[in-house]
Amino acid sequence: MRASRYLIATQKETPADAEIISHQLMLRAGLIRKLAAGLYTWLPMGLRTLRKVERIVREEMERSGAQELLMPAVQPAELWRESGRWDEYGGELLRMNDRHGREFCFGPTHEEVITDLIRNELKSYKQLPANFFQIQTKFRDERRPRFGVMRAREFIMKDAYSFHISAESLDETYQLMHRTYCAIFDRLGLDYRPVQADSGSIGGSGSQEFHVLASSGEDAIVFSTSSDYAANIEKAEAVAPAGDRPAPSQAMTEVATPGQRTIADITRFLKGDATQTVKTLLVKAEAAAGAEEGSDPGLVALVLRGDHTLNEIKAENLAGVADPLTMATDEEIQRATGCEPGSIGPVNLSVPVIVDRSAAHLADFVCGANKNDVHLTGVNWQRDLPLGRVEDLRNVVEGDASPCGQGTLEIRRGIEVGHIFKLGNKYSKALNATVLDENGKTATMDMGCYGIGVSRIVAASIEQNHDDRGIIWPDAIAPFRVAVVLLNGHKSPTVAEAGEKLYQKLQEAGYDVLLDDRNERPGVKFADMELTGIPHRFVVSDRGLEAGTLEYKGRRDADKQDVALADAINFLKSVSPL
RNA sequence: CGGGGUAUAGCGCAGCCUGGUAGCGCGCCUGCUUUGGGAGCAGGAUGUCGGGAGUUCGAAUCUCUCUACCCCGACCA
Repeated sequence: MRASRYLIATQKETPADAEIISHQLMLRAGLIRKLAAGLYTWLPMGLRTLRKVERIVREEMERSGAQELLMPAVQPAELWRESGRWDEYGGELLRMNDRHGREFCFGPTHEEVITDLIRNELKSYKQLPANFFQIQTKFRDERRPRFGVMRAREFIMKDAYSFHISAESLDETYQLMHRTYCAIFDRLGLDYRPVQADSGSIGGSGSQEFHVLASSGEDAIVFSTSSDYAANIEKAEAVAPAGDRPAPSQAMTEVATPGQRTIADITRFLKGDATQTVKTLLVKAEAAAGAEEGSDPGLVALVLRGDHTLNEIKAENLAGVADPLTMATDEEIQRATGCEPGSIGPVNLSVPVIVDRSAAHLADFVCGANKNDVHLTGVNWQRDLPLGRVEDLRNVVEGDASPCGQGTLEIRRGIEVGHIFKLGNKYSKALNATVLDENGKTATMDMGCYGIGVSRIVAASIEQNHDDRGIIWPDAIAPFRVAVVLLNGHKSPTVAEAGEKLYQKLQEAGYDVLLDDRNERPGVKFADMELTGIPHRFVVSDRGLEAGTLEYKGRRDADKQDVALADAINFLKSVSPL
């Protein structure tokens, strides 16, 4: 490609609305342009990288035996009604009507469509297992699109769906996909970790996310210091403190705490430690089975140690707690406890109480007295109040014991770029996707699904590979592998000719080459090649040609080096093998 | 969806408080010079000042309203 005929849409200044480095650099390097919130055009330079990511994903999926197909982005409402998700999915599902008023949605995912296809196409267990994938545009009407293509509303996803006659077969393919994802992210040159993920209301025995480690990541990832345990913080189990609960040593005492409402207030006021306090959160209870529509299911109290935070995923997964988690309003709290939030405590509380494992381990703790501006000190479980249901309710914190039994936990940030999931029969059952088994009996298939955020990977890679001059692409996904920069090419026929020859020969050798033949000053060209992240650069100049050399510099190199003109191809092959 | 903010040339911004018909830097176009790290000089083009309504002799500026976008909190590739 000749730079003089190519859209190099670089910008000197950082657009005001870009928050994180990858978003800023994608705009500055001319990879993307925004059309509207969460909607982006991929410019030629950006699209080249996106296509290279796609190609790697496609190659590895095919190597695993999966078959590529392509499903429509627009899907009929009836299918979504059949699975029950038309009503469940919520505002993220972009819905629309055609000219006849028929309802459709723009697909955020394709379980319904693939299951509908497969129930018609596959009839026998002999055709299983089978795995189908596509690389396609998805639409999710995000509440808050952010960070450019990192959290866009329209984005490119590789989604795959596997079908099985047994749980064992599903397990095999699930493990195969795990290995395939590792191969993909290895080839992409990403620093990533597979982590255990919440399997949520869908259930099933396995769900793992693949996270690219980056400080700008929106997810918190938990690691053990001395094993390979890793989990999304949503999922990471907070284990009970070791040993028995200490014996009571204080009498339970009421103290006046005027105006002291938060844990921080109380700790300061009583000159105590937040770890010796307890906070009580009131949330909506789960509607009982068969309860009248619209009847008030009441509240549940969640008790946590003062310095801990509630893990909402864990809480809403508990029986008896409303899903999604809903905090009680001030009026409901007033009605249930007779006091305002800030003075609630578990002693003599009229609603069911669920206690976190760490809170259950406390002795002589401080809590609200269910009277405004009054707290209790020296409170002890069993002696002063019953210790009923104990559950894991909190987010783990750095330094907690690892649930794997080895080491302690540390927390880092991650960008979710992949997710593999054992679906079981949720969709196959709802859509009646069956085959005949070896006994000639109808069997509902088991399913797995496996996603990769292709467009998100482009941004994630930049988060991990950049410096103050711009992007540093790994060879595998660089828009161009090598740049040939001509100095004064328009004035010096020698330079123009030598550059042209090198350009041809590099292409014949199989490299993606950008020939910078623009009539620009050297500084402009160098800055553009660095900003756009091209990993290898040759400079052709009169000065070098007189000595029979080119100058080479790798994007990460500190220094340039001279390479004999005749050796250029072999030299490049040695630093960047094809 | 709740809270906060912004909207002026392709990009980054000033002007608004105190009303008088729009400016700076970068970019873009022309010419000359320059050519190893985002050039210099000279000339030039580009704005329904987000939309609508109102106040006023007069609105980018004041008022109301709508819209879009951004940031902070509950969801996901």
